[in-house]
Amino acid sequence: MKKQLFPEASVYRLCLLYRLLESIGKEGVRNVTSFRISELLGSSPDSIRKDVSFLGSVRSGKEGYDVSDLSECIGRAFGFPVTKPACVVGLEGIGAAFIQFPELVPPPFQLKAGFDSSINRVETLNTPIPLFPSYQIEEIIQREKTEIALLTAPPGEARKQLDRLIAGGIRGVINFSPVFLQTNEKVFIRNSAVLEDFRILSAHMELYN
Amino acid sequence: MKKQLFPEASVYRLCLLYRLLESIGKEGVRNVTSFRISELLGSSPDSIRKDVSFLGSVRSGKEGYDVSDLSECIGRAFGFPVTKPACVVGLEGIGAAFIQFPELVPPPFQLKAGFDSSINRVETLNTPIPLFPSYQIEEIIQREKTEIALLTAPPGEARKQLDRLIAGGIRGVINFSPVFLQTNEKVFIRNSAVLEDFRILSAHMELYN
DNA sequence: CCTTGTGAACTCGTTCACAGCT
DNA sequence: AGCTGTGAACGAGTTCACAAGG
Repeated sequence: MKKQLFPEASVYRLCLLYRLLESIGKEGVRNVTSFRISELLGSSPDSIRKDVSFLGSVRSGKEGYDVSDLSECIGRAFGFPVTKPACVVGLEGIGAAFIQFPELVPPPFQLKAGFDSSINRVETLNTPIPLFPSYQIEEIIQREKTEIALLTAPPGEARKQLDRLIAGGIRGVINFSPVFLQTNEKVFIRNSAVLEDFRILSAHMELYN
Repeated sequence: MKKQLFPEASVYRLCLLYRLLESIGKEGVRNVTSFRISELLGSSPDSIRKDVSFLGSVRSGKEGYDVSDLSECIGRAFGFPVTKPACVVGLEGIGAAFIQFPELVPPPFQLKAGFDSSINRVETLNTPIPLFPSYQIEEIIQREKTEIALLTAPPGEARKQLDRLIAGGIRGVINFSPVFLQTNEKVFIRNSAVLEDFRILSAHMELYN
């Protein structure tokens, strides 16, 4: 893997910041200080300033950063302006949620297809996005030039579906299945742990009270 | 806040480990080494051993840890054996997903109610969990002794709904809304960023390729 | 003046290396 | 013999403190 330009933690915060800027931009806010950002995002102003400095020069004055310029700089650095076709693999649980509420998936990603190994589920689910049986993964994602997949298949299946995605030329995978996945192919895998949020919160409640 | 017994990062990994142990335990696996765990979870064996050491003494031998004992120790430390009533506030987007697929929410949490400020949505959504208008939050969560809420209300509303939850005596909140929430009341707030996973993955794809 | 930008100090977490169990 | 448990070394990330700029 190539040398890291942005620290991991900065990428994370800048993604949160990007969303924040979209939101306050729509409200008509033009400028925002690192201190104000820290109130809204919960990180220190120092971290925010350091993160922004990785972007290079962002328009700022004594009113703070220029909202639209900062937003553009983040977008440019991270490739957000380019829409990216996406698909969902596994239509139980959280996969079903994403395929039935495609607006959950934020721009620039666009859901193009859903896959499941149960033909019955493929045929009976009623969704705004077309569904296919899993054996068609390779074919369909090549046709749609799909770059990103949400993998929500159960543990036993996850590996097989990942291989199909790789065969079809996927570039990135968000893994919502509870097993850690890795590969030596040139594919980016992000292991998400949404469902763990519940237990992590519970652990905190137990530990500090 | 009380002194921290477990490092933040260890709590996170132990929650992942807990799920892993449930899963391999069902398959009949009795022992697991820190090295094997590291393969399945993607953290180093050293970190895993250090995490486990915070639990106190766990039964282990030259085959590694005893799966069921390790699982019990984590559960005991984090309060997992006790079922906890939960609710969803905000029935658009990810809130709708959770209320329509309550099995997404892992044990020991049990969804008891959903709330939305749109009466229309409350009346028309078809869900396995009872729905109520938001002004009843305080009343219902007191009645159901609800400890945890999933807050998915839009940014402008999130604060108001949080105040209602606090008035009703909520103990923990998972905040899925894109604004950071905090309070000086004795309530645990975990700011989740599932939807940011997409952009974080995209950023990685852009930065290192 | 109130802001950003940034080296330096510090804190937290990870990795290393090996002693101690079973 | 193979594993866990853990102080010590290391590295990443955060906070501090102050210089510089609109």
